[in-house]
Amino acid sequence: MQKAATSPTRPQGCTNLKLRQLTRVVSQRYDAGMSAVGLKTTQYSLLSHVVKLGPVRPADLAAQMRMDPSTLTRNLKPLVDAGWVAVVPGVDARSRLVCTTAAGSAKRAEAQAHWRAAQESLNQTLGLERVVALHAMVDEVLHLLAQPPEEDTTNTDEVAHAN
Amino acid sequence: MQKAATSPTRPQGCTNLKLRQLTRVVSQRYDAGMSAVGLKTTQYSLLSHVVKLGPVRPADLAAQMRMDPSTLTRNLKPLVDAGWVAVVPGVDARSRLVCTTAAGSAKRAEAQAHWRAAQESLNQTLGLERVVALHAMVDEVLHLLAQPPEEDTTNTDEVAHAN
DNA sequence: TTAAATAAATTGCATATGCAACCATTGCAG
DNA sequence: CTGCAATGGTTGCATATGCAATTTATTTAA
Repeated sequence: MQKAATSPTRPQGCTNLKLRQLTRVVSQRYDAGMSAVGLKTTQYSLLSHVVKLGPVRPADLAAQMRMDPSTLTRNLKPLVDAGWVAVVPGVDARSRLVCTTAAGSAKRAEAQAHWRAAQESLNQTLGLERVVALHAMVDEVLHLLAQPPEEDTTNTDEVAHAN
Repeated sequence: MQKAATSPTRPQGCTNLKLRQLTRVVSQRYDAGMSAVGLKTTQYSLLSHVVKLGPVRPADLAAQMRMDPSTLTRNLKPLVDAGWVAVVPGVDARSRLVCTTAAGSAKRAEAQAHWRAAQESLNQTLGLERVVALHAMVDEVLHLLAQPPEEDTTNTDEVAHAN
């Protein structure tokens, strides 16, 4: 037992793998909580963003969520099919606007309680301080890895479907 | 500007969303690096695990990688099709064993350099200390969220396709 | 005003991901 | 030996994800 457990100077293992594993585990927890309202957490996040960002162009929405536009197009489909979100013609004939329906707002409100419960549950398991530290770390890294999407001075912190 | 930038007592925003966003961004970086050898980082990780864990039962492999067995089955398919991995009959008639082929080992060796480069690049961008801290945080949380898969005292740290 | 460049979004292709249901086998009780 | 429970893995279904190529529309240059 000669290898001390002190933090190494060089990272051990693959950063990408670690993150994927963590995301899988965490997503499962959230999804378990949200299943009661028939929403994946990914869908809840997207729906929340649409609610918050009002009628918004797909490209902007995708940028805010840091996902590929093509991914956004497809991820919207289940929400549109369910009648929670509508994609209407935009100013241009080529551009569109994504907005919520009444049913969508209602669904989001209903789901929010479950999201909050999942979040609280995770906070409980991990401890608040650790979660706060994790968030800080993630935010920092995200900031370093990309210029924040359009630095929109209006409501940067409102968007992450506030808790 | 009255809201100080001190760390809040309660986490702001959705832990799951943050992690997914980070994972997407990081995966893209790794994938960009690995594309030169025609491997996704997910595939590299899987191939590496198969190399390291020798002939291994699918369920055990899935547990090690913290992924669903059904996901493993399907993620193996591209590697099998490419001839890098073989799934052979196990002791049981129902169970199997996953192992690498010669081509698989070669491919993994070839890919390793690219993986390393991607990792180094990320370290550069984020700074070593931050990456080390991130790893520590992720490991801690993973540990808290699940009993580590089979606490295999033999080679716990060898497995994460050592850098 | 007509052709070329540019912009916005979507589709084709391939993979990743997990739950629930299923099939095949084996182990065990009677 | 028969039948049922447990084990091990895979398929059905649905979604998530992104790159490259495509389609449609606008803008700009000639």
